[in-house]
Amino acid sequence: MPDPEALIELLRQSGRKITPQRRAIIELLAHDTTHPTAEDIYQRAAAMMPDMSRATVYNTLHELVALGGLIETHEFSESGIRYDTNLGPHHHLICTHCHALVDISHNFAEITLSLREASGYQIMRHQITFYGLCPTCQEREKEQATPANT
Amino acid sequence: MPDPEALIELLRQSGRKITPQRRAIIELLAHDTTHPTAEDIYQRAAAMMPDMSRATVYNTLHELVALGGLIETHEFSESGIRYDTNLGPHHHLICTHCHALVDISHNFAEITLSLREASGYQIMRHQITFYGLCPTCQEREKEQATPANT
DNA sequence: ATCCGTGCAAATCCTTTGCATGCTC
DNA sequence: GAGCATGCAAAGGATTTGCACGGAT
Repeated sequence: MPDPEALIELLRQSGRKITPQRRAIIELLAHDTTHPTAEDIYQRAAAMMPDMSRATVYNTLHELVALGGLIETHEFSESGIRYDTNLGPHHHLICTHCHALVDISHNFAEITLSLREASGYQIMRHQITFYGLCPTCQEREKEQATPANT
Repeated sequence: MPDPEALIELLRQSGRKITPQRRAIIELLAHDTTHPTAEDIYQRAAAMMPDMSRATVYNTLHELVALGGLIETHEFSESGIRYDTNLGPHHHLICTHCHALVDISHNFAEITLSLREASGYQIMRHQITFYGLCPTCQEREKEQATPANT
């Protein structure tokens, strides 16, 4: 949950104009930790600014990504690319059922590849994705659990 | 690079029919470690079987995924979902420039989350993605590197 | 006043679906 | 011979693009 002002400032410093639409989108992003898709953001923005357009949402998201103020993640992008406002190095925990996504900020320092394993790549960073069932989906599964001997 | 026969057998055992199209697709998959997209596979399959249809490729890929003979990965899916025939637990090393993808089979056993970090999730597995520049793209970057004092 | 950003709509890309024919079992 | 799989074409969802108007600087 970064400061919305930081993102505004990022746009301003790159010479872009600060429009009400951009403010609204940034405001939404800053208060969202669910890693929403472009469509999610559009829906919520359109609720406050009825003639918000998808093109504007996509434009703004792309600009923020280009400026490094926002990260795209393709993980479990079954309903499109998801956006992450957590810029620091962190990991993800995803529910394999409902695709809820939680940030993990644990630093696993010991993760490195040998030269051979890196096969010539110059490695910049790594990210771990944990897959599991979220509490809600665990409940759901328990209810549906039918004994083997039906 | 699994045995194509294993995948054929998987289809057979699940009561599916073994058609020339499916054989061709499986053959391609078995000899590919580049994690191709559905379109990649379609292109190559169509080269050998001119009236191969995309629907057949998508069908076959989905069946193999459902049967556990193939894994879908959404990482860097800028050009669509990529398919992975490496079924064992493994990690990925991706070139951030050209999106080449290499499998890493190092086992980082020590990676676990505390109960609190897991925030109620029942964790099943994890996968690490390393981001870096592949040797080819390192070269390309070196060539383009213009001294600051131009 | 200038020019960028917006909204709209059409276009594009990837993937899915419906249906009649053909091939595997 | 029965039924699933195929190929085709059209539909669908997400994202991109072109263009004229309007607003931020």
